[in-house]
Amino acid sequence: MGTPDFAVPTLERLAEKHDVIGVFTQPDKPKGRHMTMTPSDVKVKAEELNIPVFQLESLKHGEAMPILEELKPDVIVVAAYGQILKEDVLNFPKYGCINAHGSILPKYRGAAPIQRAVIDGETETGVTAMLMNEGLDTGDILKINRTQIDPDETAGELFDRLAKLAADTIEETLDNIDELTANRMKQPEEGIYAKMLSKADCPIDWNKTAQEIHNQIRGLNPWPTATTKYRDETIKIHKSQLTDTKSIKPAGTITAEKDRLFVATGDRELEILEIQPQNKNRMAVKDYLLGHTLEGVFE
RNA sequence: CGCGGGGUAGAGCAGUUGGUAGCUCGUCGGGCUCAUAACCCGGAGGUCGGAGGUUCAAGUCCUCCCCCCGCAA
Repeated sequence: MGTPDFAVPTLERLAEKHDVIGVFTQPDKPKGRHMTMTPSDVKVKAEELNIPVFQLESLKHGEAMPILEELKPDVIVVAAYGQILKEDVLNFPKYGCINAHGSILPKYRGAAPIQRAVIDGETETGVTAMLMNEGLDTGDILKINRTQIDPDETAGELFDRLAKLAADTIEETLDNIDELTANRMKQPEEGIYAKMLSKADCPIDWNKTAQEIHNQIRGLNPWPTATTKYRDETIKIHKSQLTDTKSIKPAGTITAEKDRLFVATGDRELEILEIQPQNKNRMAVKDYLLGHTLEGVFE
C-alpha cells in the first residue's frame, strides 16, 4: 500500500524478491493545471509490473476485507499510503502490516517527517520500519536505518535518498522478519509530530537567523517553496547559502552586487542563489539580475 | 473547457500611437596587464512559439493552435 513517488522504490524492490499479489493506492485525482485525472506514481509503477491495483476511497469501515480475503497476503507493506488502517486490516496478514517511515521514530511522526527534519536543522535522520498499530506512526519498531543530512541538502534530495533507503529497510526487515518481530521495540508514548506542510510555512521571516531561514528554504524545496514579498509580488526562493558577514542593515534589506544577491537577516547576511519571480521559471540569481534590478527590502 | 501570467539572439530582459529589432551577460577575435572573473575595441548569433488574417507595411492589431509558469486542488 502506497501512493506517491516515495513508495515506488520499495514497490520495485518488493517485486524483485517477493510475490506482490496486489497494490493498494489512492484513487486517481484531478491534478495540475487543467485538473486532469492523474493516477498515483505507485499505480503507474504497479501497472508496469502487472500487479493488480486497488483504489478504495477509504479502508476505515471494512471496505478492504473482501479483497484481502481473496488475496490472502502474508504481510502488507505500507509506505506513504495516505489512509488510515483499522484493526481489521492490521491484524489480517500473518506478519501484520509493516510501515516504512521517513524518520527516526518516535521523532517526526506524521505527514511531513522529511521536510520537518530539514527545517528543524537536524543533522541525522533515517527510515524506520515498524509494525503498525492504530496510532499515527506509533507501532513497534522493527528496524532503523540512519543517514546524515548534508548541511545544504534540500528536502527533495533527502526525499529521494530516503525513498531508496526505505526500499533497503523493507527488504532487510522482510529478510529477518521473525527475528525482528521477536525483538521489536515499543515506542515511547510521546513523540514529535511533523505537521503537514502548508502555505503558512512558506513566507520567510527575515528576522530569524540566517541558519533558520536557510533551513526553511531547503526544507521547503522543491515544494511548496519558501517565499518572500518584493513590491507586492511573491517571489519564491529555492536556494540560499550562508555567509559569515554580519548583517548591519535591517532584516530583509537587499544588497545586490553585479551577479550576487544578499539579504540581511536577524544575524548574518544570507546569499540567495536561486529564485522564481511571479509567473516565471525558477532561475539563478545571476541570470535574474541580467534583466532586473533589485533594491530595497524583502518583506 | 477552474482562474490568471508568459513565449523576442545561448541566458535574463526592453521594444513607444504598426514602418524590416535593442540592452546586460555569455560567446568568438584583438588590445591593455605579471595576471584576471577587471578594462578597451571589434565580430558572430534572432524567419520575434506555430498557422492563418487585416494592412502599402506587424514583434507590435484580429482568429485558431502548441508549449511554459503561478494560483487552486
